[in-house]
Amino acid sequence: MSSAATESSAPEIRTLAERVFQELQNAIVRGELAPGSKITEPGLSQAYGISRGPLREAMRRLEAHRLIERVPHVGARVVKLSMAELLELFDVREALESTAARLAAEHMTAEEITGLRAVLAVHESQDDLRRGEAYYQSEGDLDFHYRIVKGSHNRMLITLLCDDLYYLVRLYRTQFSASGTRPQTAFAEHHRIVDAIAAGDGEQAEQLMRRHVRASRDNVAERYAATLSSQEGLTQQA
Amino acid sequence: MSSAATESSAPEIRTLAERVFQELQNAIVRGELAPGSKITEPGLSQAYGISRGPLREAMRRLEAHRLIERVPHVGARVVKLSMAELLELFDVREALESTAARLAAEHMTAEEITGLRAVLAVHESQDDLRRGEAYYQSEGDLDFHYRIVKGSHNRMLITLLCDDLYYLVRLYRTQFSASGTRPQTAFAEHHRIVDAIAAGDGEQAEQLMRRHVRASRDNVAERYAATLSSQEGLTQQA
DNA sequence: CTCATGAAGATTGTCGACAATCTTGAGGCG
DNA sequence: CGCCTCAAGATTGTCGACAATCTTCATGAG
Repeated sequence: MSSAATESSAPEIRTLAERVFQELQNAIVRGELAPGSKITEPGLSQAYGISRGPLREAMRRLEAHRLIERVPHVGARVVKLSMAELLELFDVREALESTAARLAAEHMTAEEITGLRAVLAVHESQDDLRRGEAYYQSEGDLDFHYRIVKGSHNRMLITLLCDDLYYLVRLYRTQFSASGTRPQTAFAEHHRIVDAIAAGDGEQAEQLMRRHVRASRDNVAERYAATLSSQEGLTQQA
Repeated sequence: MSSAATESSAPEIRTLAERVFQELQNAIVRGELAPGSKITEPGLSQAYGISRGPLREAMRRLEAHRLIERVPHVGARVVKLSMAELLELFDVREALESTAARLAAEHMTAEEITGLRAVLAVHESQDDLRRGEAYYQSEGDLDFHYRIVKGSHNRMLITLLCDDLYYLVRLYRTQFSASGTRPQTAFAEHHRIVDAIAAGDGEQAEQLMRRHVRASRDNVAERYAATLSSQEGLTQQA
């Protein structure tokens, strides 16, 4: 009877393991579970009020998504991204997202391009309001990249980026408390990428996205180097 | 006491789930488990003489590696790659492996380059012997790509390609019975890629690898189109 | 004859308990 | 005093059984 407004791609929660997996995933990404902290099966099964069976299944999936690290007969820990691993993540993103942008330019529908432009418009208005401290753009930035990846119409690419890597990106943003960086610059880059996609110019879209991700990578690396040099004397503290 | 000759990067099988996972993985990749065939937990747990607990864990890992597809409350099936998905896989490989080649040119050690050249020499001698029917190059070809990916020294990239995608590549080779294609051409391309890496020319290595993978993709697509057109009349057979 | 209905069977999801392994801390030896 | 040994505790790995869900197939109405 009730025309249940089911969202387009809702995986639906039909099992306890699925529900706990999503809750744990959110908890980790939000930083509610400290990076590097140990995860114990009895503890979590009691905390969530379920048996160890479904919990182990959820943990297996978290491991597959690289959000926790497990050692047989020892235990599991929330992943703790090092700066080296973060830069690795950027290299992978650069490779995959630039390809996604090229494919998006070739396969995106008119409706999808309209939606993409709408996301950009929302960002613009928000950024007008709170320019400078546009850390809220974090989620919006991911939304922008999400839509382009979806627009590639390459299921394997979509799964890799949206289901795996982007959760790591969000985790990094909480771990390194990476507040919004260079919002205006990123904006201009986003605009040009959309224009290339709308024009159907795959080559240009690919190159622009590659530069965009690489610039973000360089920015992170630079900020990190600055943080390191400002903490120079602290290593002596025993 | 006994100096057990443990191999360098052997994950060691410390648990039943790990062992069954590897056996199932091999069985699927070799085609011993027919693509699309249903996998039932009681059946497999009895076949391997283990309980359903470890088996479910192994199946979860197979699902994460995209070797089986599961539906809650319904069951699991061995993945059956469609041609569209295979082409998607090639797009992802092109993106990741071209990046891996660039990073390999920047980070590979002298020893690694020597080993890479050795692999190429082995191929050459084998291909001299059995030129034309060099389907055995399949494994060797993957070995070549393996070493370049490892040479990137990017752990995330290595995991993605070696632990996930390459098993799918092998699965495709059994499913489509893709015998060796264009061995001589691929050879020349491999040589040039190694030369670029040895020269430390990341840009060129990236571009050569991109063309190499794309040529392989086009070759597969072409052969498939030929297969399709030769089977044209068969669809009428009801 | 086709399609809806429902019961029987099988399969997946979940649970609690036991066994194997690892970690931690105390105690003794060099 | 430092290091090794080993026992206690805790945690992970494995198992078998029960409950929930899906599939299948027979049955009957239209």
